[in-house]
Amino acid sequence: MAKYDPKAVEAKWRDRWEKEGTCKVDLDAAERPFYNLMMFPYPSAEGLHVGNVFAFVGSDIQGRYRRLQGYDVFEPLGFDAFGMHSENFALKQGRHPAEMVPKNIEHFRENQLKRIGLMVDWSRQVDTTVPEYYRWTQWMFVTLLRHGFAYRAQGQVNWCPGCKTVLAKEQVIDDECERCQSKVEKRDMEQWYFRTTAFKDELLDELDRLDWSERTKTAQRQWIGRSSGADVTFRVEGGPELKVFTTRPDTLFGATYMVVSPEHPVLDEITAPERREALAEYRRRAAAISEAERQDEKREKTGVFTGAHAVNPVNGARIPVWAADYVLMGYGTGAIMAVPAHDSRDHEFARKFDLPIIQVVTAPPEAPDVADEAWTGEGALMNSGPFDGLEAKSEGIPRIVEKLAGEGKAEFRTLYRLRDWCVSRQRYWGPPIPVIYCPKCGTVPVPEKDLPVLLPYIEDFKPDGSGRSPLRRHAEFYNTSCPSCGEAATRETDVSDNFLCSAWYFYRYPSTEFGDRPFDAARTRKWLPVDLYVGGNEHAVLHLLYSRWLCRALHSAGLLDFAEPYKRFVAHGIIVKDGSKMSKSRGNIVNPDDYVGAYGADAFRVYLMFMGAYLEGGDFRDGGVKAMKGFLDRLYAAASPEAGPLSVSEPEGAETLFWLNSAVKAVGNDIERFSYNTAIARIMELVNHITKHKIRNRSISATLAVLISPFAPHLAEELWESLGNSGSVFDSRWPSYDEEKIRRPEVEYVVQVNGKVRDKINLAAGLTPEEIDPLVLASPVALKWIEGKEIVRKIYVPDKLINLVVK
RNA sequence: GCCGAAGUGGUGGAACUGGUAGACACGCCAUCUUGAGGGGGUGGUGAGGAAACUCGUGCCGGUUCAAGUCCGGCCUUCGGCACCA
Repeated sequence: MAKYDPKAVEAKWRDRWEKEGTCKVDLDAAERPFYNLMMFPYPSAEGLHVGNVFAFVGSDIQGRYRRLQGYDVFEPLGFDAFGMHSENFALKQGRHPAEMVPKNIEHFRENQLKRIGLMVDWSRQVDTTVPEYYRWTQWMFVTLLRHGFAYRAQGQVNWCPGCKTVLAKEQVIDDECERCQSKVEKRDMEQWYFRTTAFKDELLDELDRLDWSERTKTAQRQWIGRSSGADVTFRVEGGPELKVFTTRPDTLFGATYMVVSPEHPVLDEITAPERREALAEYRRRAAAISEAERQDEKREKTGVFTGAHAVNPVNGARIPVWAADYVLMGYGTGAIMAVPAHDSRDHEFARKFDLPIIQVVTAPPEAPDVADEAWTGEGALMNSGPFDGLEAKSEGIPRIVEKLAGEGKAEFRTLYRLRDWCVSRQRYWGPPIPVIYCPKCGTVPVPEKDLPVLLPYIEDFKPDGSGRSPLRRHAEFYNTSCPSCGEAATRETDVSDNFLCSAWYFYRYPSTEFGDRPFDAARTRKWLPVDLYVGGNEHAVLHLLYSRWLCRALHSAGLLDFAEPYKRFVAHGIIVKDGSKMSKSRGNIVNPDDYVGAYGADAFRVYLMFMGAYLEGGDFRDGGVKAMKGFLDRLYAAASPEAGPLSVSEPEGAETLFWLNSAVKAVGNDIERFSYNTAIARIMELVNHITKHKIRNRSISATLAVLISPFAPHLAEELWESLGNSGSVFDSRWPSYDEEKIRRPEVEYVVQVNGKVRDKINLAAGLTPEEIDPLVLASPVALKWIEGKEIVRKIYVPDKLINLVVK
């Protein structure tokens, strides 16, 4: 049996593709451009992760399939190598990132990525750490600054004590640093921000029209977190006004007390003299506990009465004002009206401190009493004076807010969870923020002609936790002159978050040869937005949100003529090993090199895609790759002339034509819906059929070569060549199929009696119910079940099933 | 707590608009080939039952001639949000 030797075959085609530029596309001459983008990897020193391979191969299949459909496919790849990920690893290894990163990239590309058979045009590689690239990352910063999308501000930030830098809110996961898992602390510092909130509504609303995986859109929606409600102004007796934000202004009549965050300055003004001591003590305790502890929901509610009372604007009721740490200073107005009957947190607090509970929305009879549990569902207003009987949310909210608004005591307001993007990092390995501080001119962006601001090579790049970048310790970098007045000035020493590097990399790929602009206008018009973006959902609120925002900012600055960077985004699944997540501590890491080395890239690719549904991930089993190599051997032996002569006549025989045509149809459909595992199964069926019946036919072999080519490109090329073709299989076309051949002349009918399968009979296809009836009634098995009963109904499903309903 | 997604043989997983549950594979069993090992061929493989049949897609109920698929209620797992008012 003619087995193919993956080592030799794959090396041969790797070389030939490179020599003949098979994976290149003429960007200017392309007639049907298709930009097939995959998330570029971080080139870790540990090497390529099997999850990377899974992601890339799934994307590569789309690229190769589109090409076979006649598109001019551009499939670039690069490296995201700036940032803390690289720097932290270098620190751990006692190496310098400037020395380590290029080596990692080299190894990644030459020994790993190029071995897995991606249709990547490596002449357009992007590396975020080289000056030719980060010059334009800095240009982005300056451009954003010029257009009012970047600003510097003092405020509360997330500080990672492990990485010794501030982080964006998006990089804090459950109060931990996403990089090093240290508990993040709150600090008050001056930092650079990007105005992501400038496009909060557009970023949210446009999601409804984007062709993206639903789970990615859901994550972004929740992150932006729009909630509509109203500000309502209460008056403190003998004191100032106190504004609260509420999403339930319909429940105003049920407000029985107010709560102010312990940090709220109004407390200094309103707290009764005899209560000051208790308040101070409470504030001390609140400050002492961590944010995480404070937000732990299971924690019992605490609070202290201020001695002050406020007046409910809707009915003049006099209600006490409390200070409690379940109200956060950072959201809304830092103060709330408490409606214990209809909010579970207020309810818990009211129960603890014995505050009144007044029901103002009707609850269904089976609901628990509001004395025991808050009712947060729908209902009609009650105990609400003139508003009684209105449907609470839909009618009560507008009516009550409008009435108060007339008196200047309320206004509709929408709040968002999204915060501006904190982009400065007190670290070394990143693009320096291109800003100069001049005592005379103030904050001056580095002029475009002076870019890039080169990251100097320094030996002591270790972060020191001072709140300043290590670059600050280097006078020759720090001291400079002002670009506008020429006087002595100093540089910003923080570097940008590396998510800025990755927010624009896909504009660069089609324009890598242009040294004088970040992206060429004509190229960009032709190739962007990206046609298909495949990647992991872990970037839903990081990279994917930042890059959407940057696109909008550049669009509003007139630099792009589109506002969304990706026409389609598909989130792939996650691979696990033997049912659990791969991790070093479990010792179940899969090293792609081992499998590629032993069985070849094609077998590894096909197995990864066969393991499970691409959009859901799969479970990696050790024996799988070997078994897949066996399948590829069988396919090659069945299809290649090396194993014996092939007939050159047209394929014949209804069964063979059926399997052939249905495979062509199904594989195409399955690739389009990312159902790679079933696509491969369909190819297996075809191979099983021709192997079993010893059918050897050149035309079928050619079809097989094309069908398997997106999955196993090297094998496909070898097979294609052995069939006497000269060019690449990827310059051929996806085969067509004949629907007629898929229709079978005789079909198996299921005979059901009362919905249970009782018999199966073979009948000619396309029979009418009248023709079927006598044939069904000739079935002895069916007769047995009908005997002595009356047929009350007959259901026919053409060419499939007949169900006899008997009594 | 809220919002997504998912629960199917020994295992990974199929099943498009309700219409033969378990495609395709792994594993296992039998058998042939081989001196053995490896490899390969053929057949079998959801459970119970001698069989006829019965049961079977997380659990309970419903709609329907017919439910893995639709509806209501629960349980579990994963992911997102979270004292966000």
